[in-house]
Amino acid sequence: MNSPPANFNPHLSVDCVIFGFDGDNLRVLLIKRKGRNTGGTKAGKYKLPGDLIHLKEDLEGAAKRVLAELTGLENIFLRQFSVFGNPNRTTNEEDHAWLEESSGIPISRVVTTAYYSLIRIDKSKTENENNHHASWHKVDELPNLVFDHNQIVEKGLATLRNEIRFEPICFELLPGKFTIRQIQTLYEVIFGKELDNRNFRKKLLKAKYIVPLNEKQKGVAHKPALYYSYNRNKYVETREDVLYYNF
Amino acid sequence: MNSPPANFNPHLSVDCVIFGFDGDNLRVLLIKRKGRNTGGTKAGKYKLPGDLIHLKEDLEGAAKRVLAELTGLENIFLRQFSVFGNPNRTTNEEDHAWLEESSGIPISRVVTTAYYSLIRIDKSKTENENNHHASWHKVDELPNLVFDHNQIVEKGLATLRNEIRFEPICFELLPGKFTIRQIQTLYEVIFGKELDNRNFRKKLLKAKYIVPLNEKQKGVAHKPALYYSYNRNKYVETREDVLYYNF
DNA sequence: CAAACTTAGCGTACAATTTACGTTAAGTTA
DNA sequence: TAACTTAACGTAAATTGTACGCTAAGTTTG
Repeated sequence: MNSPPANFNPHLSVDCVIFGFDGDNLRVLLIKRKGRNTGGTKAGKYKLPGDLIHLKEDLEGAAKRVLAELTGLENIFLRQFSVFGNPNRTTNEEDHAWLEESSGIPISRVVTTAYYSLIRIDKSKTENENNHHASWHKVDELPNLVFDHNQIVEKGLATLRNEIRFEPICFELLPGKFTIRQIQTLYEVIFGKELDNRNFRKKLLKAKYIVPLNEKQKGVAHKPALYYSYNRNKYVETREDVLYYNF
Repeated sequence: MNSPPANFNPHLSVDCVIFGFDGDNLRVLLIKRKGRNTGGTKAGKYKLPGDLIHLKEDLEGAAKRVLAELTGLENIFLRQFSVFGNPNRTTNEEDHAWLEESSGIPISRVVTTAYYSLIRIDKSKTENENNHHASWHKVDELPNLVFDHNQIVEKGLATLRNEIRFEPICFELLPGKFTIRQIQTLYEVIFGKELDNRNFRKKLLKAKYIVPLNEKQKGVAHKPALYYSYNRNKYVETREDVLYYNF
């Protein structure tokens, strides 16, 4: 942060839709806008974490930089999903003024590359140990965001919904040890649909990379569930790519 | 084409991976590079169709413009699939020189938004009626392309392979009337795998949007196949989104 | 301390789909 | 006319999905 303006490419940015799961809701990490150097006179509106790109910086590198600055985490699940480059996307007057003020450069059209990211809410240091004014918002109760950021979240969510169906990325959102029910709840909130727990469990436990631990839940007001963990190596080994297709 | 340099944003471009199916092979439309105004001194290497973006132009609009100029077609299947923005992607000396020569502007890093497109080879006017030096190349026998264009094709192909599994986009590559065998062959070349024709047919004909015509093949040295056509409306109507997922 | 409550976790019957084939049909070519 | 080739229909077995019933193991309540 706080690099001289000349280091930035005024046409290119990255924005990150950072998803987290608090056990009940899917949430998105938003920050309160403020000026890069000044603290910002137009602070107040929420936006996605993002930044202009350094002149010699890789796009994914820029996204990683934004994530690291915000959460303190280095190895986060991160995937590019779209580009937003409509010439009018930054023409809202207030938004545009903020852009030029915070970057210190005159700016015309900004094309932003959007990434989505999955993190375990408990592991990130957001809201406690940094001063970015970051906060987690329920994905279905988002405030109005700057620019086209609501649209970006929407498309990021659609992408997540799609990709989680065939890739074991749910574990990126869950703690290292988890119960079957936690996975099911996660799927239910992402799909917006209740699933039968008996059939869900049956389907899930066929996967050999979800390994039972010797530990149970404690202090819950019902039969305690067994904890499981995800074994990435076993996933890669046992992965059989059968060719599904449908008309 | 031939617009003054100042109309272009020197940081942004689009590139199109245009797929076509000739009945036996999946092919990609490539053009021989030449200078924008001069005819080009460094012509010779193949590249994807693409261009810098006009200052006030939408990304998708730019892709459509490139496609229209090349093929003469307006309503083509077109889908954004990735951005390539590595700062080194245009640093190859020869490539970079061509870029600056053909655009007439000094250029540092170009971020390109990649689209893939599906067209019916017979319908496009390429190779015959234009002077773009465009030609169809088998997707598995591509020459070395400029910049990172081989990589772009690779990712575009991976995207097609993935998306064709659950969306009826194969019809974009086939003529208006087609046989079941043609669809199967298309799937086989895209997946790189032979499929059982009896089971393929069974699965396919469950879809009510593939409607039989009253016409058969003629002049083939075997039992002539019935022609079918694709009914987009019926697809939309009968589309039931069951929630598939897998671990 | 027993009954009520809640979620975990196993099982079962039936339906639907996939997989692996056999077989006949309808043309052209030799 | 026989051989050849792909179209098109069919069938049996295996696998997977769907819709449930039921018991287990804790905590909370009265």
